[in-house]
Amino acid sequence: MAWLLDDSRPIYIQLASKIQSDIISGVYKPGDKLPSVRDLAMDAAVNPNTMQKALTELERGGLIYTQRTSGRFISEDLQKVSAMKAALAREQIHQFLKTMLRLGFKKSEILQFMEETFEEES
Amino acid sequence: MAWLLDDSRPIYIQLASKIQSDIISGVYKPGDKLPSVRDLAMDAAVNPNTMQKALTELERGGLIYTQRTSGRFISEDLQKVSAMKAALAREQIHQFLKTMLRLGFKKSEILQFMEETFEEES
DNA sequence: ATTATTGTATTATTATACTAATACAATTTA
DNA sequence: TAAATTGTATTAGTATAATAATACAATAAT
Repeated sequence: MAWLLDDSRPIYIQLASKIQSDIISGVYKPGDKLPSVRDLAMDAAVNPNTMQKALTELERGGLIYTQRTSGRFISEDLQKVSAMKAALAREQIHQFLKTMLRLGFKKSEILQFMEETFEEES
Repeated sequence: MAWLLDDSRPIYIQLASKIQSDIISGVYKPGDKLPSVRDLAMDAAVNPNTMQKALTELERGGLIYTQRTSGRFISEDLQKVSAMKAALAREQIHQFLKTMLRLGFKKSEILQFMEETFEEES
């Protein structure tokens, strides 16, 4: 899948977010070896240092771990992956609701709006 | 309401977004005069130049207009305000769904998750 | 008429993000 | 054993965001 970078946020944050999504959605499986920093950087068309920063950032969450000279690997901990997925979903919903309520929508309106959007796209 | 600034995005973007929300949610009414750049800056605890940049940014959307020496005012165009509200809502929903789908959730799961969240908080 | 208020412009400084080129250390691979 | 691969570190340069201190022009208010 494309990297789809924009200038709204730091590149390394977007890179980390993209890889994180790929882990959570199963593009990368537990135990898989990630491509090297250089390969990922080439694929995303960014400087290796920027990709390095993204991976360091991502590693803080524990979804990947590093073996100094053989590469980076996806955590084998299935529960960790699913827990991260749930946590990100909660965060997304929270932020979405917060913004919509700030704009003056009521909960019932938000739910109705969501259902309408689903009907339109199905 | 507090300004609640963080360092995730440029300050001037957050300021513009906050004022925009206040216009859309009715904190500022059509025709109202906004506080001066200096007063807003003091209230938000930012440099006047930063607030100036935020207001210039916000003005591009047409929700406010400037009268060179008397101040800035909220547009009297009610339709413009409601159209902006709807546009922002669509954008929020779009981004939310996009992220959730990228994480691997199905539409039915998202809707269920939303409804559960509503029940928890009511 | 004078003063105050308003948006705007100018210039400088600092911090951060990002790019870039390169080198190093440790292990894996051939 | 020798070469390749890997993550990591170092140093430098550029662009943007934000702060800061002023100044200016035009109008409103007194």
